[in-house]
Order: sequence, then C-alpha cells, then structure tokens
Amino acid sequence: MPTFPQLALPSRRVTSTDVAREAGVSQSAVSRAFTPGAHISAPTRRRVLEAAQRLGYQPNAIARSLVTQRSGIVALIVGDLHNPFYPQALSQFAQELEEQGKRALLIIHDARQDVQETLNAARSYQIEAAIVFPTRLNAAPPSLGDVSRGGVPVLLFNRHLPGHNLLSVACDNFAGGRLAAQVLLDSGAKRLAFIGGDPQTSTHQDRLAGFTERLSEAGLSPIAAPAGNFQYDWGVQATLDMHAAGEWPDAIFGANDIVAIGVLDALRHLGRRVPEEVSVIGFDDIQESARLSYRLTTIRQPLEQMIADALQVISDPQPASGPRLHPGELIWRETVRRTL
Amino acid sequence: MPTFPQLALPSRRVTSTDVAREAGVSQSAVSRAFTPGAHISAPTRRRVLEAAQRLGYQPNAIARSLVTQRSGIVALIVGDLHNPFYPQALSQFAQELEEQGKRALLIIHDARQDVQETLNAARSYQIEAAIVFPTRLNAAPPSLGDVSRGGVPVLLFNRHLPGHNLLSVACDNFAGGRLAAQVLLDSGAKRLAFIGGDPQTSTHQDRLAGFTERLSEAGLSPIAAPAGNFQYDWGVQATLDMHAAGEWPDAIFGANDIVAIGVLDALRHLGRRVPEEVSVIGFDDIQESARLSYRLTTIRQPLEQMIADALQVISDPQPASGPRLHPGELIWRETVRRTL
DNA sequence: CTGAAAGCGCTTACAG
DNA sequence: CTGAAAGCGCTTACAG
Repeated sequence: MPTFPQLALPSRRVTSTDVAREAGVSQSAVSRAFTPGAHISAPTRRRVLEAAQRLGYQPNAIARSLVTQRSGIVALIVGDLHNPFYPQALSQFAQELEEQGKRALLIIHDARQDVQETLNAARSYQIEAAIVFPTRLNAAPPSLGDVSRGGVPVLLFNRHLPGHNLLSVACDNFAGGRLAAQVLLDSGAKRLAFIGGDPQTSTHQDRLAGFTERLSEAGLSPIAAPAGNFQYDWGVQATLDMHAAGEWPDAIFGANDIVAIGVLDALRHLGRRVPEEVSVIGFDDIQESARLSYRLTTIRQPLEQMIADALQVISDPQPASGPRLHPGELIWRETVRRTL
Repeated sequence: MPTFPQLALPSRRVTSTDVAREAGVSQSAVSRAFTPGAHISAPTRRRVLEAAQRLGYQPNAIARSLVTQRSGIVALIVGDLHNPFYPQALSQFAQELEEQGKRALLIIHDARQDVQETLNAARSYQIEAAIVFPTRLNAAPPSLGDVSRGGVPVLLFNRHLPGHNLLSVACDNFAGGRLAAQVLLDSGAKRLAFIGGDPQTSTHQDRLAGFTERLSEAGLSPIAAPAGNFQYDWGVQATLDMHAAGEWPDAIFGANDIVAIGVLDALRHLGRRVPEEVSVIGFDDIQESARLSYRLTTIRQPLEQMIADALQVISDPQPASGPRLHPGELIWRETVRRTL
C-alpha cells in the first residue's frame, strides 16, 4: 500500500483498538502493555509496543482518568506573579509534580472573584488536589473548607488561615521574625523599624509578632511598623515616607525580600549608606537578593523542603492540625552591619 | 430522612444521573441544562440547576472532553523561569486562556530531555495546542513538526526556528536591534557594544543582525559582541570582562533587560556613570526595568498583542509562513544619554 | 497470560 | 422540548 502524505488532513487520533488490530491482539492487551504492573507476557508486550510505535499511538489520559477516577492533575492556584518568590515556587512545584507523573493545572486567580468559584472550576477537571498560593488572598473565604470536605485536599502554601482548619505549609514566620530582630540587635541596632506587607496576611502578622516579641525582650519596640503590601513599590514608598517624617531607624526589617529591595533602592536614592548608617534584612531569599547590587541579608524560606512536604501532605491528607511550619535560615550577606 | 454528617466519608462524587433523579428528569436533560446553546425549556433548566445546587453537582470536564474530543486544555511549556519576562508572559497567557474558558497545563521542560517527549506527554491529555517558551531550547528538535502535523498546533513564543515551518509569534527583533542602534547613535555614541544572549537563539541573532546593520549604515561596527546566555550573571560578567580587557564602549546594547540590568549593576560596581560615561539599552521592558535604581531605557515587547495574536493563531491554525512579528516600542528612561 | 464485556460520566444524533 | 440509546477511549474484574 503506497503511503500518501497527509499534510492537509487532520490525522484521526489513533486508539488502543487501532493498535490492537495492528498487533493482532485484543484491546485489553494493549491497555495492559501500557499499564505498569499489569500481567502481560513479554512477547505480547513487545508486539504491542512496536505496533504502537508504528502507529504513533499515545494512550489517552483523559479516557484513563475517567475510568480510574484519578486524573493525575494538581491545580496550582496563584493570584499574581509580581513577587518573584512565587514563580520560583511555582516552577519547582510543577517540576516535582512531573517527576511524580502528575500534571500541574495553572490557574490564575482573579482577586475580584471568589476563590471558591475558581476552585470549583478546577474541580470539574477532577483535580486530585489544589495548592493555593495566596498572593492576593487576604481573608478566609469561609467556603474554602467545603472543597477539602468534598474529597479534594486544598493546601495553602506560605500562609495559614487562623481559625480555619485548612491544610497549610509555611515557613515559621514567627521564629523568622524573632531571628531577624536578633540579627539586627546583635549588630548594635537601637532604632528598629518593620516595613510590613499586606496586614491581613498571616505572613505579615507572624513576622511582625516575632519581631516585636524579640525586641520587647530587649526592652525595645519598633519605632515604626507601617503595613502595605508585598511589592517593590511599597518598600520604596514606605522608606521615602519615613524619611519625610524625619523618623530615622538604624535598622529595617522588610516584610519580604522584594519589599526590602525597594527599601534598599530608596535608601540609595536618599543617599543613606547600607549597612553603615542603616542595616536592612529581608525574608524569602529570592534569587534577586543575591545580586551584586543588593547582596541582601535575609531569612531564607526552605522552599525545597516546604514543597516536598506539601506534596507529601496532599498525597496522604490527614486532618489538618494547624499549619506545618518549617524554620527559616539566616543568609548572611552585606546589608547588616557586622558587629565589631 | 435525617441527614448525617459525613465528615469522615469521602463523599461519592455526584453525577448527572444523580441530579436527573433528584430533579425528576432524564440524564440528557441535565446535560442540556449545562450546555450553553442547548434546546431546553426554561422551567426544566431551572429545576435541574436547583437540584444540581442542592447536590453540589459539578459537570465532569474529563467525561465531557472524552465525548466532545475537546479538552479545553492548552499546554504551556517552559524551560526555566529565571528571566522575569517569562513568568509575566506565562501568567498573562493563563489568564487569557481562562477568559476563553480554557485551561493551562503548566509543563516545566527539563533541558536534559527531548522536547518531543515533553510534548508527547502533554499530548496524552488531549491538549488543543501547545505554546512553547523556549527559554532553554536552542536548536530545532527536528521532530517538533510532527506534533503539529499530528493535529495539535505547536507555537513557539518569542522565538522562531529558521528552516522549520512552525507556528511562531515573536517581537520583530531585527527591527528592534536596528532601533536600539538608532537610539544609541542618536545619543552620540561612537563605540558601541552588544552583550548577547544565547547565540543559538533567533532572538539573539536577529537583535544582533539588526543592530549591526544599522551600525554599518553609519560606517561603524560593534567594538565587541560577546555572546553567553540571557541571564543576569552573564550581563555582570561580560561587563567585567570588557573592563578587564580595557576595551571600553560608550554605549551598550544588552540582549535583553535582565542582561542589561546585570550590565548596569556591573557598571555601578566599577564606578562608571550611566548615562554620562556609558549609555545602556535593553530589550523586553520587564517590570524590574522601571525600578528606581535602574530606570532602564529599553525596547518593549508588546506582550499583550503578542499573546492575543498567539491565542488567535492556535485557535485557527493556518499553515505557518514564517514567524508573526510584532514591532517593539522604545521606552525612554534614564540610561541613554539625551542628545544635547 | 488473554479476551470479551461492563462501565467511567458525559454529549448528541435520533425519534417522538 | 424531551428521553432512550449509542459511543468517546480507556481499565479491570471475570472467565477461561
């Protein structure tokens, strides 16, 4: 039979039945040939695989999902990607998922709509779990718990919702806040400020609480602790505002790295020397923080551990009992004054 | 009938048949109630929707895909997310896709494996199209075309593969390179350098070719044009290397913004003043470029247009006839010397 | 080990 | 407009 080029025709998709015919076996056999633990003889398997190869057969994961009731799809729900921390986390998640033979459905959640709706839309794809990156998610959508009761585990990453019994994996922000205070205190700082993020988030609250607690143990309290959001522009503006107000700290704890970087840029703009006049410390350890022009001292979130933990939790969801916390690690660079 | 709380039981998933029973209609009716253009009377529709509401029914998109042969899934394949340009593009794509009622499958492509394999894995999910962000993809996988012949349009975003008839949407990099040269020439530059990206990519090649062409029209040629990759560290290193070699340009065209930002940081590190001693121009206009401490003059890629175009192309794929090019736009900021 | 058959949860002609 | 029925492409007991 001569072969005709089929450039114009949309080639009909080839199914297991086609392969069965080609290989001279039953359709069940070809299914078994593609199912890891199945009972099938080596010769049969080989014939099937060869036939599949010839025909360009690829099992249909959609059909498989329908019968196995497992889609292999995990939804990654993210608000926005302005903070570089999230793309980093996102891509590591997707990569890990792939290594487990799963797929990541990326959903950009519009802050204007209800998370619940977003989750529902995802649920129709029979997702096995949803990981929520609450970049813009402040308050607790009361309905969020429903989904996890509906059989699909929902995990909040990098945040927890006090009072809601959701799965969550986060950095130990309270301890991290304490650590930041400790480092700054050790450097000799006396007038410390906190430039907050979104005040409704647990990340902001916990970091601030830890920071304040440690300060009070030293008989101090923050000379300022403005809250805003977790973005660069806010770090710049808050610093400029402080300067305009004449209230001048000798150490600043930025709620996260991107805010701290805004602080650094504003400080440079104002002509203040870091760390000679002001020490600055951040939180996250995003890649940018290591750059030549920042060299930001910061508390690193153990992303890899957190992701591994999150994946482990959703694959074997237990009733949540508070957030799962991972300790942050101090990364010494050049924005905090060395003790003499 | 009393209701029992079912906290411990994984609630069986409710199907259209359950809803049909609850509403006292046929299963077909409930399907119609959820199909936009279907013929169904308003009262029936309402009864179905109410029953669905009571039962918490959500149509199963997997089952629907199987019969309609349309999954509504578009694969977004990305190498790495180091260049902030990609997360930006990625999230805009996902958002647009959602607005069209589609879903984004995020696939992180490991540079060590064949793109073809990645594409095949995606294909098993019956994706309707694949958008490839070739962050690390240099050479042309010869098999790439197969997939597009297999019925699934594959579109390269922000790059094209000369000699391969793939769908592709990109910025007009050649014209952009010319524009960069023009701007620098107008500022009075005489000794111009290009700090390249990955030399195997069309983005690098086209930008360099346009740049060089315009220079030659002015009777000049680049005093240096080292190639490396599209990352920050390379921008730093290339600048430091130039300095060490004593070859000093009065204007630098960075292959993309993140490289140009590396250049800027290195220049600051070396104590060279921008733009007084050296002008710098980039390409992309990523968000970072607007920051207080960079204020990078650059050629903006019209991301929104490019994305809209890409989506339009994959929804109605025509035989590719070369890349679809969008003109870049000059964004004036503060790293190129103003003409006197 | 292998095949025939049922069934996953939908959509969509086909009759009425 | 509505329902009964076939069928999308698989997996998986059930017999052999």
